[in-house]
Amino acid sequence: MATPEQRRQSLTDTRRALVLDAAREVFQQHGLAGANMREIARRAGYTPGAIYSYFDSKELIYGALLAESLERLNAAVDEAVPADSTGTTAEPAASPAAPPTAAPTAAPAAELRARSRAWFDFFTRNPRDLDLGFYLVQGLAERGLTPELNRALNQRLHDALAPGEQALIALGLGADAARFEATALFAQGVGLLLLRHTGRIKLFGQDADMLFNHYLDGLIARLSRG
Amino acid sequence: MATPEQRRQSLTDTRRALVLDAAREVFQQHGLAGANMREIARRAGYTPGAIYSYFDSKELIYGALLAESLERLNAAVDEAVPADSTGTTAEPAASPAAPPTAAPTAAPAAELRARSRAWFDFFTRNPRDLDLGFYLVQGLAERGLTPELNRALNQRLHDALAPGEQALIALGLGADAARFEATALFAQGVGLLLLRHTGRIKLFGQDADMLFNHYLDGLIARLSRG
Amino acid sequence: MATPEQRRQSLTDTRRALVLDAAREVFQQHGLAGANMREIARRAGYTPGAIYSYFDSKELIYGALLAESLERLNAAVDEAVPADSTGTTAEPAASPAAPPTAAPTAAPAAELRARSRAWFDFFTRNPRDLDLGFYLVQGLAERGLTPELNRALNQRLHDALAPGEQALIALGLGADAARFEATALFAQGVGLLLLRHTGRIKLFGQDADMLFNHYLDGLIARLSRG
Amino acid sequence: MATPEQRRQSLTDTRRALVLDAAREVFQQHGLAGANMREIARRAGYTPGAIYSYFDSKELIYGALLAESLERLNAAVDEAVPADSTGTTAEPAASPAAPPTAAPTAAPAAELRARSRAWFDFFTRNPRDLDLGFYLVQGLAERGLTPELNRALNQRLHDALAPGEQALIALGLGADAARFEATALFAQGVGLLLLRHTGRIKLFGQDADMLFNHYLDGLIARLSRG
DNA sequence: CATGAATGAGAGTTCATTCAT
DNA sequence: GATGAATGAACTCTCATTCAT
Repeated sequence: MATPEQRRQSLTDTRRALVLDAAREVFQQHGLAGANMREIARRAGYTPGAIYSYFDSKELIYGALLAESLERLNAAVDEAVPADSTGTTAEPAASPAAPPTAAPTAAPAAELRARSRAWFDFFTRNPRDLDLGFYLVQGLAERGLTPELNRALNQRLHDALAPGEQALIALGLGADAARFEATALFAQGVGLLLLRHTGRIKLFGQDADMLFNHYLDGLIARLSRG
Repeated sequence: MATPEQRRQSLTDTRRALVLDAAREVFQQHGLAGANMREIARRAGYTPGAIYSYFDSKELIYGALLAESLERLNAAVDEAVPADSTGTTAEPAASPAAPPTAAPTAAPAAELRARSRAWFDFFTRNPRDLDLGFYLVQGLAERGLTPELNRALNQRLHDALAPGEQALIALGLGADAARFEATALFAQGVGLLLLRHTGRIKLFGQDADMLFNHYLDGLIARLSRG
Repeated sequence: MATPEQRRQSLTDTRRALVLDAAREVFQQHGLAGANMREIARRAGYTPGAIYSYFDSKELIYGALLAESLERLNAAVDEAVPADSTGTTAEPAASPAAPPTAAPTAAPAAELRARSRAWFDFFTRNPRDLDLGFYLVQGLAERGLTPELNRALNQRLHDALAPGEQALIALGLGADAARFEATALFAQGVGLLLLRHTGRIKLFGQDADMLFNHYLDGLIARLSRG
Repeated sequence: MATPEQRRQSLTDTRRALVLDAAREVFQQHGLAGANMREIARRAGYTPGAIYSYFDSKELIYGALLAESLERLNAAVDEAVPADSTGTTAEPAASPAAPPTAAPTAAPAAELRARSRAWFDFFTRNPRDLDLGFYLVQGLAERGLTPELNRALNQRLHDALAPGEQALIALGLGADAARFEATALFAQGVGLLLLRHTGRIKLFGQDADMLFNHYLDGLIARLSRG
């Protein structure tokens, strides 16, 4: 049974999500520079003033957008299942209530591969989320976001990389070494994503996916050797 | 002997450089979004209109800023000399006419290390140049910059990485493989620079320099082995 | 009964008209070159930005001004009734819903005279509308106005001259000849209006009204003769 | 023998003419709105500041342009020779020293036709001079031009129409009637030129030249009849 | 005379945000 | 909560004109 208070809150949440959806659309179509409150409001079916019932400023919208982006990123990583896994069927995507992390883990190498490709592919499919993740936060951290929100966002980014780190440990690395390699791997991916996103990778006639796979292969080979 | 015409031109160049200096300062303090013509003018000791004697638009200022940044990047790479080089003394920085590339090349591995650290350190010292190099150009290429200028800028970025690529060839790689590894190395560096620049690397308790060195060590070890 | 929506719309229309009034005043006092958005806003009791809620650009304001001017021109022509008409009293100006064209037509000659003097007098009373009608449109057609709006405006100018053309037909001319004479008459009127508006007519010690009447007399005499 | 003073004056006049030429070009290409001092200076081979040695303001340049336009107009009218004139060959245009007005006058009707078509055709060939003549002066008379200059300009416009007026007298009209008809004729021409210049004449599917000729024919017929 | 850098005022336009309704 | 008109400050850019050289 929902109290009137709860019902009201849920309604507010729904509308807030509506605004966020609109903001995401606008942002995806027009980019950071081209997005503006009027357009976000229009797309959400609201007037400009109404937006401020849900978000105190434009920057907080972007903060929320980023938070939500990180949730989707984590979902993508959580749902990632090794391709060459055993007979365990993939969990249906429709049941996010049952966290995939509870599933029996695949071979560590396949696990590392799958989890890493998950975030890499997520940003490949959603380049605007890359913008959000890296461009926006710099400026926001200074003025727009509260320290708590900033910390929470960082935590969720960290979460998205944790499964890969766990797999590295399962592959025999110590905690520090695993953290070290996970960071290096993340840097490699981020660099490749950026080079592709900015069109710079064409300059070198290379393919970001291939390079990322190659890095993964090398890493796994190194670990199984040593 | 300078003709009056030359004297005038030199004066103009100086003032243009003044504007560019101001623009760089503003950009460094306020970032891309916060920079504006009034502020650039104020900082340069001009009224807003005066700026347009030197640059036809705001975007062209950024284009010039980027061009100049790439020149400094190339200079840094060109001047890079292997630390563990033989007795050859470093060329004085004041003689850019004698390109360091003419000097007897050090051991390829040291050469690769020096050239790579050169651009990595350049961006470490000048993080805003990283912004310029990767973020800015996207928007500029669409409207503000001429295709020729865009191409020239890309070329200069490419130039900065060429010495490293040459060293990879000297280490025994074929042209294609060298290009492949050079790109991967660049991606690694860019990723690390970005993670540091956005403060994300603290999240993992890692040090960008150490990670970059480690990547280089691994690369060199791999090449000398295979 | 007005719905809230209608009430709001009516309010918006009123305010839009307010801006248009202000624009007309500014334009009348300062002419085309001297008019600017800040002054229009000031005169309308708004801040500059507010104007853009009602008109997307300065040129569209002028377009609206012109459209409205042409409506007033047409109203003036429609209301024109032959002075030496029969006992039918002039319709009250307040009933534009009952178009005067439905009224029993006077003698064609009187009709021609009345309709022609109507537009001539309109521009005599409103010389700035002459500027709008002839000078402004050139520049607007190039950039500011949409082709459709331009066409609509032309149509309304044409409408204002149609009654005179009809009277010419009633006077015995064929369609082509009527069009020809209507154009010549319009040119005569426009020329006189301009000579007066620019003060050039004083140069010749002549009176524009007298000349226009004389032209009309000559035309009618010619037609009744032939 | 020219005194140094005269030589200097002549040099100044030459350079002044150079500026005026440049201004005319710019004005013809870009119109009133698009013309600016920098461009005029550039085209004259000067820097902006230098222009002010010859003209105290931009508006005075336009005043001079208008004066010069009126001279060309008068020259065109003076050189006009009846097409159906007797055996007298047309004076070579290259000898402006021998004023065509000294030539034996043709039949008055042909004279009227030739002189009238002269100014009509002049503005047909030089539509920008029409702009100058009618648009510019309004604003200039208020602020930019001295009353003396304004009076002189008016006189020259008057001069251009005088031959036509004389022909009307030769056709039997009294001084007042001639002045009356000359003004009406000028109004007709001006109206047609404007309708053509603004593209409005297309609206009526008419041809300005044909209408002007028709008016002339009618006028002459009327005079020879009465 | 000529330079050309610089001014200073102003142009049109945009937009996050506020607030009376 | 929602409206949407309005603010106010900012934006980039233009240009006639001035003046030290």
